[in-house]
Amino acid sequence: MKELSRRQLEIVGQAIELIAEKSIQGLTIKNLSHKLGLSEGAIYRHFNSKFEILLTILSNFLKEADKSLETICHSEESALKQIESIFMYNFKTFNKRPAFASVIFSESIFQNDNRLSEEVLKLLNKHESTLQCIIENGQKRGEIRTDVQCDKLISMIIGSIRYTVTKWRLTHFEFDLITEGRILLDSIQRLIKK
Amino acid sequence: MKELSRRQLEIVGQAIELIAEKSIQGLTIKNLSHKLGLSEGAIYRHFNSKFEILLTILSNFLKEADKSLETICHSEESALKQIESIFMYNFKTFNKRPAFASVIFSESIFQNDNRLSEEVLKLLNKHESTLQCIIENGQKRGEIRTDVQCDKLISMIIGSIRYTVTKWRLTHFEFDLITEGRILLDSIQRLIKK
DNA sequence: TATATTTGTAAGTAAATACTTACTTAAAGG
DNA sequence: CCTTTAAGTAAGTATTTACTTACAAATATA
Repeated sequence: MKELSRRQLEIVGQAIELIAEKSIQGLTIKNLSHKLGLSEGAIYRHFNSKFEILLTILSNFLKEADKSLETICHSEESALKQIESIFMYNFKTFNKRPAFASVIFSESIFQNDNRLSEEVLKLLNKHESTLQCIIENGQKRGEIRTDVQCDKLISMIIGSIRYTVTKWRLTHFEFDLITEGRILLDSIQRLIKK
Repeated sequence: MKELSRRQLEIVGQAIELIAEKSIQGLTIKNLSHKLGLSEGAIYRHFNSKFEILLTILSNFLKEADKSLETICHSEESALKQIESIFMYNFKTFNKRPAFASVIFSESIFQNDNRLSEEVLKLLNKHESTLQCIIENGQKRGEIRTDVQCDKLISMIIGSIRYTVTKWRLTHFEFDLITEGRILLDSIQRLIKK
Protein backbone atom coordinates (compact mmCIF):
# COMPACT_ATOMS: atom_id res chain seq x y z
CA MET A 1 0.00 0.00 0.00
CA LYS A 2 2.02 2.97 -1.28
CA GLU A 3 1.40 6.61 -0.51
CA LEU A 4 -1.07 8.24 -2.85
CA SER A 5 -0.09 11.16 -5.10
CA ARG A 6 -2.03 14.40 -5.04
CA ARG A 7 -3.90 13.44 -8.21
CA GLN A 8 -4.69 9.99 -6.87
CA LEU A 9 -6.14 11.53 -3.72
CA GLU A 10 -8.23 13.84 -5.87
CA ILE A 11 -9.53 10.94 -7.94
CA VAL A 12 -10.39 8.89 -4.86
CA GLY A 13 -12.07 11.89 -3.24
CA GLN A 14 -14.24 12.61 -6.24
CA ALA A 15 -15.07 8.93 -6.56
CA ILE A 16 -16.37 8.95 -3.00
CA GLU A 17 -18.42 12.05 -3.73
CA LEU A 18 -19.84 10.43 -6.85
CA ILE A 19 -20.90 7.38 -4.89
CA ALA A 20 -22.51 9.65 -2.31
CA GLU A 21 -24.52 11.37 -5.02
CA LYS A 22 -25.47 8.49 -7.30
CA SER A 23 -24.65 5.38 -5.27
CA ILE A 24 -22.12 2.78 -6.21
CA GLN A 25 -23.84 2.25 -9.58
CA GLY A 26 -23.04 5.84 -10.49
CA LEU A 27 -19.33 5.28 -10.16
CA THR A 28 -18.33 4.93 -13.80
CA ILE A 29 -15.09 6.08 -15.39
CA LYS A 30 -17.04 8.46 -17.60
CA ASN A 31 -18.88 10.11 -14.68
CA LEU A 32 -15.69 10.26 -12.70
CA SER A 33 -13.73 11.91 -15.52
CA HIS A 34 -16.44 14.56 -15.94
CA LYS A 35 -16.39 15.26 -12.23
CA LEU A 36 -12.62 15.67 -12.36
CA GLY A 37 -12.67 17.76 -15.52
CA LEU A 38 -10.32 15.27 -17.15
CA SER A 39 -10.51 12.75 -19.93
CA GLU A 40 -11.21 9.11 -19.19
CA GLY A 41 -7.73 8.15 -20.26
CA ALA A 42 -6.16 10.52 -17.74
CA ILE A 43 -7.59 8.46 -14.90
CA TYR A 44 -5.68 5.47 -16.20
CA ARG A 45 -2.41 7.40 -15.79
CA HIS A 46 -3.02 7.22 -12.05
CA PHE A 47 -4.85 3.95 -11.52
CA ASN A 48 -4.56 0.75 -13.49
CA SER A 49 -8.23 -0.09 -13.18
CA LYS A 50 -11.50 0.95 -11.66
CA PHE A 51 -11.10 -1.96 -9.31
CA GLU A 52 -7.93 -0.35 -7.88
CA ILE A 53 -9.83 2.83 -7.13
CA LEU A 54 -12.50 0.95 -5.25
CA LEU A 55 -9.93 -1.11 -3.41
CA THR A 56 -8.12 2.06 -2.38
CA ILE A 57 -11.32 3.53 -0.99
CA LEU A 58 -12.15 0.36 0.89
CA SER A 59 -8.73 -0.33 2.31
CA ASN A 60 -8.25 3.26 3.43
CA PHE A 61 -11.56 3.10 5.22
CA LEU A 62 -10.56 -0.21 6.73
CA LYS A 63 -7.22 1.17 7.90
CA GLU A 64 -8.93 4.12 9.55
CA ALA A 65 -11.51 1.88 11.23
CA ASP A 66 -8.77 -0.45 12.40
CA LYS A 67 -6.96 2.37 14.09
CA SER A 68 -10.07 3.70 15.82
CA LEU A 69 -11.18 0.29 17.01
CA GLU A 70 -7.70 -0.49 18.25
CA THR A 71 -7.64 2.70 20.28
CA ILE A 72 -11.06 2.01 21.76
CA CYS A 73 -10.12 -1.55 22.61
CA HIS A 74 -6.94 -0.57 24.44
CA SER A 75 -8.50 2.26 26.40
CA GLU A 76 -9.02 1.69 30.09
CA GLU A 77 -12.72 2.59 30.03
CA SER A 78 -15.56 0.38 31.20
CA ALA A 79 -17.01 -2.09 28.71
CA LEU A 80 -20.21 -0.07 28.34
CA LYS A 81 -18.20 3.07 27.62
CA GLN A 82 -16.12 1.24 25.06
CA ILE A 83 -19.25 0.00 23.34
CA GLU A 84 -20.53 3.56 23.34
CA SER A 85 -17.35 4.61 21.55
CA ILE A 86 -17.86 1.98 18.87
CA PHE A 87 -21.45 3.09 18.33
CA MET A 88 -20.48 6.70 18.07
CA TYR A 89 -17.52 6.02 15.82
CA ASN A 90 -19.81 4.26 13.35
CA PHE A 91 -22.69 6.70 13.39
CA LYS A 92 -20.43 9.73 13.18
CA THR A 93 -18.44 8.29 10.32
CA PHE A 94 -21.47 7.37 8.24
CA ASN A 95 -23.22 10.61 9.11
CA LYS A 96 -20.25 12.63 7.91
CA ARG A 97 -19.56 10.52 4.82
CA PRO A 98 -22.69 8.66 3.70
CA ALA A 99 -20.76 7.41 0.69
CA PHE A 100 -18.90 5.00 2.90
CA ALA A 101 -22.19 3.45 3.92
CA SER A 102 -23.00 3.05 0.26
CA VAL A 103 -19.76 1.18 -0.33
CA ILE A 104 -19.73 -0.89 2.83
CA PHE A 105 -23.35 -1.93 2.44
CA SER A 106 -23.03 -3.02 -1.18
CA GLU A 107 -21.41 -6.39 -0.69
CA SER A 108 -23.65 -7.91 -3.27
CA ILE A 109 -22.13 -5.79 -5.99
CA PHE A 110 -18.75 -7.33 -5.37
CA GLN A 111 -19.96 -10.91 -5.79
CA ASN A 112 -17.85 -11.24 -8.91
CA ASP A 113 -14.85 -9.39 -7.52
CA ASN A 114 -14.61 -11.15 -4.24
CA ARG A 115 -11.40 -9.39 -3.34
CA LEU A 116 -13.66 -6.44 -2.57
CA SER A 117 -16.18 -8.36 -0.51
CA GLU A 118 -13.24 -9.80 1.41
CA GLU A 119 -12.33 -6.28 2.45
CA VAL A 120 -15.86 -5.74 3.72
CA LEU A 121 -15.66 -9.04 5.57
CA LYS A 122 -12.38 -7.93 7.12
CA LEU A 123 -14.11 -4.82 8.42
CA LEU A 124 -16.89 -6.89 9.95
CA ASN A 125 -14.39 -9.28 11.49
CA LYS A 126 -12.43 -6.40 12.98
CA HIS A 127 -15.61 -5.10 14.60
CA GLU A 128 -16.41 -8.56 15.87
CA SER A 129 -13.02 -9.26 17.37
CA THR A 130 -12.93 -5.86 19.04
CA LEU A 131 -16.37 -6.32 20.52
CA GLN A 132 -15.51 -9.83 21.62
CA CYS A 133 -12.51 -8.57 23.54
CA ILE A 134 -14.54 -5.79 25.13
CA ILE A 135 -17.51 -7.95 26.05
CA GLU A 136 -15.48 -10.84 27.45
CA ASN A 137 -13.55 -8.48 29.68
CA GLY A 138 -16.76 -6.76 30.68
CA GLN A 139 -18.26 -10.09 31.62
CA LYS A 140 -15.23 -11.01 33.71
CA ARG A 141 -15.44 -7.69 35.51
CA GLY A 142 -19.14 -8.19 36.14
CA GLU A 143 -20.22 -5.28 33.95
CA ILE A 144 -22.06 -7.32 31.35
CA ARG A 145 -24.52 -10.14 31.83
CA THR A 146 -23.16 -13.63 31.26
CA ASP A 147 -26.37 -15.53 30.55
CA VAL A 148 -26.13 -14.77 26.82
CA GLN A 149 -23.41 -15.95 24.41
CA CYS A 150 -20.90 -13.27 23.60
CA ASP A 151 -21.17 -13.74 19.82
CA LYS A 152 -24.93 -13.28 19.94
CA LEU A 153 -24.51 -9.99 21.79
CA ILE A 154 -22.11 -9.03 19.01
CA SER A 155 -24.65 -9.91 16.29
CA MET A 156 -27.22 -7.79 18.07
CA ILE A 157 -24.92 -4.82 18.40
CA ILE A 158 -23.52 -4.84 14.87
CA GLY A 159 -26.86 -5.85 13.40
CA SER A 160 -28.75 -3.02 15.02
CA ILE A 161 -26.13 -0.47 13.98
CA ARG A 162 -26.21 -1.67 10.39
CA TYR A 163 -29.98 -1.81 10.27
CA THR A 164 -30.26 1.73 11.58
CA VAL A 165 -27.86 2.97 8.92
CA THR A 166 -29.65 0.96 6.21
CA LYS A 167 -33.01 2.46 7.13
CA TRP A 168 -31.46 5.91 7.25
CA ARG A 169 -30.26 5.39 3.70
CA LEU A 170 -33.48 3.83 2.41
CA THR A 171 -35.53 6.70 3.85
CA HIS A 172 -33.21 9.20 2.18
CA PHE A 173 -31.60 10.40 5.42
CA GLU A 174 -34.85 11.75 6.78
CA PHE A 175 -34.02 11.19 10.45
CA ASP A 176 -31.00 12.29 12.45
CA LEU A 177 -28.63 9.35 12.56
CA ILE A 178 -26.68 10.53 15.60
CA THR A 179 -29.78 11.18 17.71
CA GLU A 180 -31.35 7.84 16.89
CA GLY A 181 -27.96 6.20 17.35
CA ARG A 182 -27.70 7.56 20.89
CA ILE A 183 -31.11 6.23 21.84
CA LEU A 184 -30.26 2.85 20.34
CA LEU A 185 -27.01 2.79 22.29
CA ASP A 186 -28.81 3.60 25.50
CA SER A 187 -31.26 0.74 24.87
CA ILE A 188 -28.52 -1.75 24.13
CA GLN A 189 -26.57 -0.74 27.23
CA ARG A 190 -29.67 -1.22 29.34
CA LEU A 191 -30.24 -4.69 27.88
CA ILE A 192 -26.74 -6.08 28.21
CA LYS A 193 -25.54 -4.65 31.51
CA LYS A 194 -25.55 -6.89 34.53
CA MET B 1 -51.29 -8.42 -10.18
CA LYS B 2 -52.62 -11.00 -12.63
CA GLU B 3 -52.17 -14.75 -12.38
CA LEU B 4 -48.96 -15.98 -13.96
CA SER B 5 -49.00 -18.41 -16.90
CA ARG B 6 -47.08 -21.66 -16.78
CA ARG B 7 -44.25 -20.16 -18.83
CA GLN B 8 -44.11 -17.05 -16.71
CA LEU B 9 -43.80 -19.18 -13.60
CA GLU B 10 -41.00 -21.11 -15.26
CA ILE B 11 -39.17 -17.91 -16.17
CA VAL B 12 -39.53 -16.50 -12.66
CA GLY B 13 -38.40 -19.82 -11.17
CA GLN B 14 -35.29 -20.02 -13.29
CA ALA B 15 -34.56 -16.36 -12.61
CA ILE B 16 -34.58 -17.09 -8.88
CA GLU B 17 -32.29 -20.06 -9.42
CA LEU B 18 -29.93 -17.93 -11.49
CA ILE B 19 -29.75 -15.33 -8.75
CA ALA B 20 -29.06 -18.08 -6.23
CA GLU B 21 -26.15 -19.33 -8.34
CA LYS B 22 -24.58 -16.10 -9.54
CA SER B 23 -26.19 -13.40 -7.39
CA ILE B 24 -28.32 -10.60 -8.67
CA GLN B 25 -25.56 -9.49 -11.07
CA GLY B 26 -25.86 -12.81 -12.85
CA LEU B 27 -29.47 -12.23 -13.74
CA THR B 28 -29.12 -11.17 -17.38
CA ILE B 29 -31.56 -11.90 -20.17
CA LYS B 30 -28.86 -13.87 -21.95
CA ASN B 31 -28.11 -16.09 -18.94
CA LEU B 32 -31.78 -16.52 -18.28
CA SER B 33 -32.56 -17.55 -21.86
CA HIS B 34 -29.76 -20.14 -21.79
CA LYS B 35 -31.09 -21.54 -18.53
CA LEU B 36 -34.55 -21.80 -20.06
CA GLY B 37 -33.30 -23.26 -23.33
CA LEU B 38 -35.04 -20.45 -25.19
CA SER B 39 -33.97 -17.45 -27.21
CA GLU B 40 -33.75 -14.04 -25.60
CA GLY B 41 -36.67 -12.80 -27.62
CA ALA B 42 -38.90 -15.56 -26.29
CA ILE B 43 -38.65 -14.10 -22.79
CA TYR B 44 -40.14 -10.88 -24.10
CA ARG B 45 -43.23 -12.78 -25.23
CA HIS B 46 -43.98 -13.31 -21.54
CA PHE B 47 -42.59 -10.25 -19.79
CA ASN B 48 -42.30 -6.71 -21.09
CA SER B 49 -39.01 -6.08 -19.37
CA LYS B 50 -36.42 -7.48 -17.03
CA PHE B 51 -37.73 -5.05 -14.47
CA GLU B 52 -41.13 -6.78 -14.57
CA ILE B 53 -39.50 -10.11 -13.82
CA LEU B 54 -37.72 -8.70 -10.79
CA LEU B 55 -40.84 -6.94 -9.62
CA THR B 56 -42.79 -10.19 -9.89
CA ILE B 57 -40.22 -11.99 -7.76
CA LEU B 58 -40.21 -9.25 -5.16
CA SER B 59 -43.93 -8.73 -4.90
CA ASN B 60 -44.63 -12.45 -4.72
CA PHE B 61 -42.15 -12.71 -1.89
CA LEU B 62 -43.74 -9.72 -0.22
CA LYS B 63 -47.22 -11.19 -0.54
CA GLU B 64 -46.06 -14.45 1.01
CA ALA B 65 -44.32 -12.63 3.87
CA ASP B 66 -47.38 -10.48 4.44
CA LYS B 67 -49.56 -13.54 4.84
CA SER B 68 -47.18 -15.25 7.25
CA LEU B 69 -46.67 -12.16 9.37
CA GLU B 70 -50.39 -11.52 9.45
CA THR B 71 -51.03 -15.05 10.69
CA ILE B 72 -48.35 -14.75 13.37
CA CYS B 73 -49.65 -11.39 14.50
CA HIS B 74 -53.22 -12.61 14.89
CA SER B 75 -52.34 -15.81 16.69
CA GLU B 76 -53.14 -16.00 20.37
CA GLU B 77 -49.63 -16.98 21.41
CA SER B 78 -47.44 -15.12 23.90
CA ALA B 79 -45.32 -12.27 22.58
CA LEU B 80 -42.12 -14.28 22.95
CA LYS B 81 -43.63 -17.17 20.99
CA GLN B 82 -44.77 -14.79 18.27
CA ILE B 83 -41.27 -13.35 18.01
CA GLU B 84 -39.97 -16.88 17.76
CA SER B 85 -42.30 -17.46 14.83
CA ILE B 86 -40.98 -14.38 13.04
CA PHE B 87 -37.40 -15.50 13.57
CA MET B 88 -38.09 -18.97 12.29
CA TYR B 89 -40.10 -17.74 9.36
CA ASN B 90 -37.17 -15.63 8.20
CA PHE B 91 -34.40 -18.13 8.77
CA LYS B 92 -36.34 -21.00 7.23
CA THR B 93 -37.27 -18.95 4.18
CA PHE B 94 -33.74 -17.75 3.49
CA ASN B 95 -32.28 -21.16 4.27
CA LYS B 96 -34.58 -22.81 1.76
CA ARG B 97 -34.23 -20.12 -0.89
CA PRO B 98 -30.99 -18.19 -0.49
CA ALA B 99 -31.79 -16.35 -3.70
CA PHE B 100 -34.41 -14.34 -1.86
CA ALA B 101 -31.74 -13.12 0.52
CA SER B 102 -29.71 -12.07 -2.50
CA VAL B 103 -32.60 -10.01 -3.80
CA ILE B 104 -33.80 -8.56 -0.51
CA PHE B 105 -30.32 -7.59 0.61
CA SER B 106 -29.40 -5.81 -2.62
CA GLU B 107 -31.25 -2.55 -2.10
CA SER B 108 -28.32 -0.62 -3.44
CA ILE B 109 -28.69 -2.21 -6.84
CA PHE B 110 -32.13 -0.72 -7.24
CA GLN B 111 -31.02 2.85 -6.63
CA ASN B 112 -31.98 3.79 -10.15
CA ASP B 113 -35.19 1.79 -10.17
CA ASN B 114 -36.56 2.91 -6.88
CA ARG B 115 -39.83 1.12 -7.44
CA LEU B 116 -37.85 -1.98 -6.51
CA SER B 117 -36.26 -0.55 -3.38
CA GLU B 118 -39.73 0.60 -2.37
CA GLU B 119 -40.82 -3.03 -2.37
CA VAL B 120 -37.93 -3.88 -0.08
CA LEU B 121 -38.86 -0.98 2.17
CA LYS B 122 -42.44 -2.27 2.26
CA LEU B 123 -41.15 -5.62 3.47
CA LEU B 124 -39.14 -3.96 6.23
CA ASN B 125 -42.10 -1.83 7.23
CA LYS B 126 -44.34 -4.87 7.38
CA HIS B 127 -41.89 -6.55 9.70
CA GLU B 128 -41.68 -3.42 11.82
CA SER B 129 -45.42 -2.92 12.18
CA THR B 130 -45.95 -6.58 13.01
CA LEU B 131 -43.24 -6.51 15.65
CA GLN B 132 -44.57 -3.26 17.04
CA CYS B 133 -48.00 -4.76 17.54
CA ILE B 134 -46.53 -7.87 19.16
CA ILE B 135 -44.13 -6.02 21.45
CA GLU B 136 -46.62 -3.40 22.60
CA ASN B 137 -49.11 -6.09 23.51
CA GLY B 138 -46.38 -8.07 25.21
CA GLN B 139 -45.43 -5.03 27.24
CA LYS B 140 -49.03 -4.45 28.28
CA ARG B 141 -49.34 -8.05 29.37
CA GLY B 142 -46.10 -7.82 31.32
CA GLU B 143 -44.22 -10.29 29.12
CA ILE B 144 -41.68 -7.83 27.77
CA ARG B 145 -39.62 -5.23 29.59
CA THR B 146 -40.83 -1.66 29.30
CA ASP B 147 -37.64 0.22 30.10
CA VAL B 148 -36.56 0.21 26.45
CA GLN B 149 -38.30 1.94 23.54
CA CYS B 150 -40.31 -0.43 21.40
CA ASP B 151 -38.77 0.75 18.12
CA LYS B 152 -35.26 0.13 19.43
CA LEU B 153 -36.19 -3.43 20.33
CA ILE B 154 -37.43 -3.75 16.77
CA SER B 155 -34.15 -2.45 15.33
CA MET B 156 -32.28 -4.97 17.43
CA ILE B 157 -34.45 -7.85 16.36
CA ILE B 158 -34.55 -7.11 12.65
CA GLY B 159 -30.95 -5.95 12.65
CA SER B 160 -29.63 -9.11 14.24
CA ILE B 161 -31.65 -11.30 11.89
CA ARG B 162 -30.38 -9.44 8.85
CA TYR B 163 -26.81 -9.41 10.07
CA THR B 164 -26.87 -13.14 10.69
CA VAL B 165 -28.15 -13.77 7.17
CA THR B 166 -25.61 -11.34 5.69
CA LYS B 167 -22.74 -13.12 7.40
CA TRP B 168 -24.10 -16.46 6.32
CA ARG B 169 -24.01 -15.21 2.74
CA LEU B 170 -20.60 -13.56 2.97
CA THR B 171 -19.09 -16.73 4.44
CA HIS B 172 -20.59 -18.78 1.61
CA PHE B 173 -23.16 -20.52 3.82
CA GLU B 174 -20.53 -22.23 5.92
CA PHE B 175 -22.60 -22.35 9.10
CA ASP B 176 -26.07 -23.71 9.70
CA LEU B 177 -28.45 -20.77 9.55
CA ILE B 178 -31.29 -22.44 11.44
CA THR B 179 -29.08 -23.59 14.32
CA GLU B 180 -27.45 -20.21 14.77
CA GLY B 181 -30.83 -18.57 14.33
CA ARG B 182 -32.26 -20.58 17.21
CA ILE B 183 -29.43 -19.57 19.52
CA LEU B 184 -29.83 -15.95 18.51
CA LEU B 185 -33.55 -16.15 19.20
CA ASP B 186 -32.94 -17.63 22.62
CA SER B 187 -30.53 -14.80 23.43
CA ILE B 188 -32.93 -12.11 22.29
CA GLN B 189 -35.79 -13.64 24.27
CA ARG B 190 -33.62 -13.66 27.37
CA LEU B 191 -32.72 -10.01 26.91
CA ILE B 192 -36.16 -8.58 26.26
CA LYS B 193 -38.39 -10.59 28.60
CA LYS B 194 -39.45 -8.99 31.83
C1' DT C 1 18.82 24.72 -24.18
C1' DA C 2 18.09 19.88 -25.26
C1' DT C 3 16.20 15.65 -23.66
C1' DA C 4 13.45 12.63 -20.99
C1' DT C 5 9.55 11.85 -18.23
C1' DT C 6 5.08 12.79 -16.66
C1' DT C 7 0.51 13.93 -17.53
C1' DG C 8 -2.81 14.88 -20.57
C1' DT C 9 -6.29 14.24 -24.79
C1' DA C 10 -9.27 12.53 -28.76
C1' DA C 11 -10.76 8.91 -30.68
C1' DG C 12 -11.01 4.74 -30.66
C1' DT C 13 -12.02 -0.85 -29.28
C1' DA C 14 -14.32 -4.88 -27.63
C1' DA C 15 -17.55 -6.79 -24.88
C1' DA C 16 -21.89 -6.75 -22.47
C1' DT C 17 -26.52 -5.45 -21.97
C1' DA C 18 -31.64 -4.79 -22.51
C1' DC C 19 -34.55 -4.82 -25.98
C1' DT C 20 -36.53 -5.05 -31.19
C1' DT C 21 -37.65 -6.68 -35.71
C1' DA C 22 -38.96 -9.63 -39.44
C1' DC C 23 -40.07 -13.83 -40.09
C1' DT C 24 -41.48 -18.92 -38.95
C1' DT C 25 -43.80 -22.65 -36.73
C1' DA C 26 -47.28 -24.75 -33.74
C1' DA C 27 -51.67 -24.82 -31.82
C1' DA C 28 -56.57 -23.63 -31.47
C1' DG C 29 -61.03 -22.65 -33.11
C1' DG C 30 -64.80 -22.04 -36.28
C1' DC D 1 -59.30 -27.00 -43.91
C1' DC D 2 -58.34 -22.51 -43.33
C1' DT D 3 -57.54 -18.58 -40.54
C1' DT D 4 -56.10 -16.47 -36.43
C1' DT D 5 -53.34 -16.26 -32.54
C1' DA D 6 -49.68 -17.66 -29.41
C1' DA D 7 -44.96 -18.76 -28.99
C1' DG D 8 -40.76 -19.20 -30.90
C1' DT D 9 -36.10 -17.89 -33.48
C1' DA D 10 -31.97 -15.48 -35.63
C1' DA D 11 -30.04 -11.60 -36.25
C1' DG D 12 -30.04 -7.43 -35.42
C1' DT D 13 -29.89 -2.28 -32.71
C1' DA D 14 -28.49 1.20 -29.55
C1' DT D 15 -26.26 2.18 -25.59
C1' DT D 16 -23.12 1.64 -21.90
C1' DT D 17 -19.02 0.02 -20.02
C1' DA D 18 -14.01 -0.46 -18.81
C1' DC D 19 -10.06 0.12 -21.01
C1' DT D 20 -6.39 1.27 -25.04
C1' DT D 21 -3.74 3.67 -28.43
C1' DA D 22 -1.29 7.22 -30.81
C1' DC D 23 -0.05 11.42 -30.23
C1' DA D 24 0.71 16.26 -27.84
C1' DA D 25 1.84 19.38 -24.31
C1' DA D 26 3.84 20.40 -19.97
C1' DT D 27 7.37 19.74 -16.65
C1' DA D 28 11.52 18.24 -14.79
C1' DT D 29 16.29 17.10 -15.46
C1' DA D 30 20.88 16.93 -17.67
